[in-house]
Amino acid sequence: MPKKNIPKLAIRRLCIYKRMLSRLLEKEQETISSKELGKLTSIPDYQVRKDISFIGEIGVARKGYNIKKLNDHIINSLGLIEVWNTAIVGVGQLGTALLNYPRLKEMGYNILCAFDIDPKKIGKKTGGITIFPSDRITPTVRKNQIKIGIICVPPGAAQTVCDALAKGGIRGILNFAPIALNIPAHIVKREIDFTVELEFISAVLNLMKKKRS
Amino acid sequence: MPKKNIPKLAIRRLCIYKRMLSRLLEKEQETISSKELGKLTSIPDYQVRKDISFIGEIGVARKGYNIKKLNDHIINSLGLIEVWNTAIVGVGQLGTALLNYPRLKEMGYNILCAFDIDPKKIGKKTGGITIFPSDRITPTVRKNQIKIGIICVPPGAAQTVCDALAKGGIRGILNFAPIALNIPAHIVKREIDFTVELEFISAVLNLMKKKRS
DNA sequence: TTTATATTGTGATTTTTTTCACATTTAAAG
DNA sequence: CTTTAAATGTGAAAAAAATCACAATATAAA
Repeated sequence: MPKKNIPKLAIRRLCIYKRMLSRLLEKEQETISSKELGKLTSIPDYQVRKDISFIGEIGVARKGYNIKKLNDHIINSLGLIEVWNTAIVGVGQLGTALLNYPRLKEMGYNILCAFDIDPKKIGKKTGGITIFPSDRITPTVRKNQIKIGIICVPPGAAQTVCDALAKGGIRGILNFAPIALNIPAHIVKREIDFTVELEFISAVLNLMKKKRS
Repeated sequence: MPKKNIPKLAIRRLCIYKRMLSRLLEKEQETISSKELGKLTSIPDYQVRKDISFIGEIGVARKGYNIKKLNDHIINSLGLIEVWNTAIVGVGQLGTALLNYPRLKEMGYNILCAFDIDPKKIGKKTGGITIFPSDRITPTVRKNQIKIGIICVPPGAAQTVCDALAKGGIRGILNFAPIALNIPAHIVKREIDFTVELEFISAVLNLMKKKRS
């Protein structure tokens, strides 16, 4: 179990180390140093070591970290073995893609149901999952003990479905709608909007240019 | 022009304020306080004010910020009017969706070409854009003065196409491949991997549970 | 067995970011 | 015109995060 409170940013980086480590598992290499792992993840070596130190001593001086052991250790420490009942809200292009993405199940996200507002979609199956009407979100989430909701609806509908998920007792929300969600603090939220990231890139490029000139 | 160096995190939040402001433009409301804007973006009011202060004084005591004026001011200060020649690498499900997403052009991302390794796709058009072979990335990027590259290839190919983009003189990269890219520091990079975000949510939920018990 | 050295783990330091608190401003009311 | 109070903008304080530097350690070579 983790020593003390792990900083949020360290948790996120640990997930990134794990992503690389599971790729390395397929190679013959057995151990990796913080320097190498840092190179592969664009994170400085001391940061890698410090992050890993939050979940305990696992490295070997002069050799580095055993790849399999470190991978397992991150999975265990962060509880990534757990299986989560998951729902997808909004079966448009993105929602459909997610319903057909088999790796989600492999990663422990057990998609139990999907929701959409379009009567033509309701009752149909996508990726083996039945689509329910959006106004049934709260009872369905509660009944099926759904813990994680993935929001793929247009921005105008996002807050409403978010509230419905919250009322049903959801624990975590991954939001793809391009709008910030108002949410009780006990629900863990993550928002992904590639247009914000693109604009961030543009802004940084522009400010770099201005500074030079 | 901005007073001094704007912190990266403030830039990102300014993009998020702008996203909300442009939605508010369609409403009749004329001004907004830092408190209201903070509520809408889940960011504390003092943080909103401090972020805005990096791009100058624009608010009016007792009234707040004029929505249109603040929106324009963020756009100007961060240089978000600029048009960027853009390329999409990897015309799979995601790449295809992006090529058919008209808002990209509206936002100033002028997609000039796409690349794929699959001979069956090369020469075809998707969303009006011709698909070139991946081994032509470097010269095509250079010739067309492409500044931003969006990587949508599988993880095994991502570093190779990233290197090719860098060699062609790319300035910014948005990476959807689930792998960290090694990249010269002068190139602005952003990585989006929803599986990392899902695992982050799981990890935080687990650590919350552990702490309570 | 001893030595040399690569590598970890971590306290201490520095830097960055967030948070606070309040003086200042200004619109609106009286 | 004066008063009131809502809201900004910001310097200062606090908190968090990143960075550094090095003692401790353990492998491999001599």
